[in-house]
Amino acid sequence: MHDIKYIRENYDVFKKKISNRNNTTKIDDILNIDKKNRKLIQEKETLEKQKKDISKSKDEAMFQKSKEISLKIKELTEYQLKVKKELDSILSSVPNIPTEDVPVGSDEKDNKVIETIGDIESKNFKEKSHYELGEKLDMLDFDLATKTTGSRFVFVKDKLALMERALSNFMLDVHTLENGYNEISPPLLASETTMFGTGQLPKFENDQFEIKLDKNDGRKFLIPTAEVILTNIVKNQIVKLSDLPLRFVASTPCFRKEAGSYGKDTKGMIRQHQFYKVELVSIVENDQCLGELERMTKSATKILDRLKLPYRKIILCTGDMGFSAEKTYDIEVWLPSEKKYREISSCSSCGSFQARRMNSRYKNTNNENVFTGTLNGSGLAVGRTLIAVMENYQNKDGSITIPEALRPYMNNMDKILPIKS
RNA sequence: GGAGAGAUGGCUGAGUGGUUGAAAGCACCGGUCUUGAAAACCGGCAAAGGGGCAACUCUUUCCUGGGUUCGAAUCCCAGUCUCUCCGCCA
Repeated sequence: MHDIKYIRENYDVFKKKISNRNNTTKIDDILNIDKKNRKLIQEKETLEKQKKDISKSKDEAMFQKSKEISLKIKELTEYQLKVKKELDSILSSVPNIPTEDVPVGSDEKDNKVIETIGDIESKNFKEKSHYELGEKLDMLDFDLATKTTGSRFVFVKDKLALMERALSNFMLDVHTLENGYNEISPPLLASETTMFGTGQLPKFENDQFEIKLDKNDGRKFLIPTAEVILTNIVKNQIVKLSDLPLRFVASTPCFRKEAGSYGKDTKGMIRQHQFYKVELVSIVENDQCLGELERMTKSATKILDRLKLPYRKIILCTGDMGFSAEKTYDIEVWLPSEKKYREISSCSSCGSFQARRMNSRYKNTNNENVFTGTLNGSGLAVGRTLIAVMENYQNKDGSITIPEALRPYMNNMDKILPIKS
């Protein structure tokens, strides 16, 4: 959510910067609506002052007049609220403004590679995809998921299930013990205001799974990422300056409808309705965001370094960034079967964009309440990391060598072999 | 599912119709004292929004929305949320 004052004073700059984003909200009327809103507020307040004066004077002769004023105020207020609502609905649907160093571009083709780490090993056999490997091992079962649930779900079985769990534990250990994050095991359902806070609502409702609790309770949604629930920890709160930065990590299932991507990545477990992800969230003073983004990205890449997986870091262009982000690095891991780098983490600074939606603030050294800075990043997507390990560590016979970093988490096994039948 | 209690500033917590935006305490900020710190003492300290270059000023806000009244934190109605007890349950 943007600060209307900023927009008022910097409209041309604002408009130009928003035009670089994939923005579908019309912003042309924004200044007029704002003006109208403020004019109505003034009129209303003038009347309110009159009424207040009468009440204070206790002059019975004026009591009738006061009643009349009340009616006028009521009318004006109704109209003003309608205008305000219109203004809010526009404001809450406009994406964040990119920072200066974000490359301008329209889609993923305009993202820029920043660095490439690790050597791509050329094997003397044709590498299989993770789903071929998994099905052959009888440890990834898509058909079974179709039977019990539907498409875009998967059963992970046996040693691969163990590996999935190991990855999650390994990542959590690195982030809590080495990177200074506090582990959280959060609710997997989020309320409507929580979803609004991080920007999933109102614009992206179609991507979310809504859950009906039997009371006529408020709306609830399955979290599409732990970012939602972790960031909202500071919702409606004035955080103590001495408590910042706050750093949280959680490993949770994530649920997405992926409405926009039917037909994309239909094979395998790249794009599922449900997947595990280890998520990092930082709440910082608002001038610390960009430094924290570097720190967070390093925390995420450290996992890939330890697993010895080849990856590259890219900066997303203005058109490809998420709604709430002001700057985003994607980390892409090498997948031999596709001969491509695929996204395995996305680390974003949101500046005070989410904090304004959540009303999350801290008192700065001048004792003023200011909005916090929020950041989120995957550290890492567990399902995709599993895929990356399988494909990069596969052997000719279809077995999978276990990365050394994971062995302590997998009973010191060094290889996954087909289940004996 | 049944019964009850509650929602007031960063926090704790007074306050049942007329300058109460709201006592008190804690926290925080400034000062006195001190070599320094602590303690003690003095002073300050809610937010959001509107107008103004500014000093400043106005409006709103005691969970939300209605209602009564010239006037509501305070009275009435509806709702939301939280907590406790019982039942059910991993």
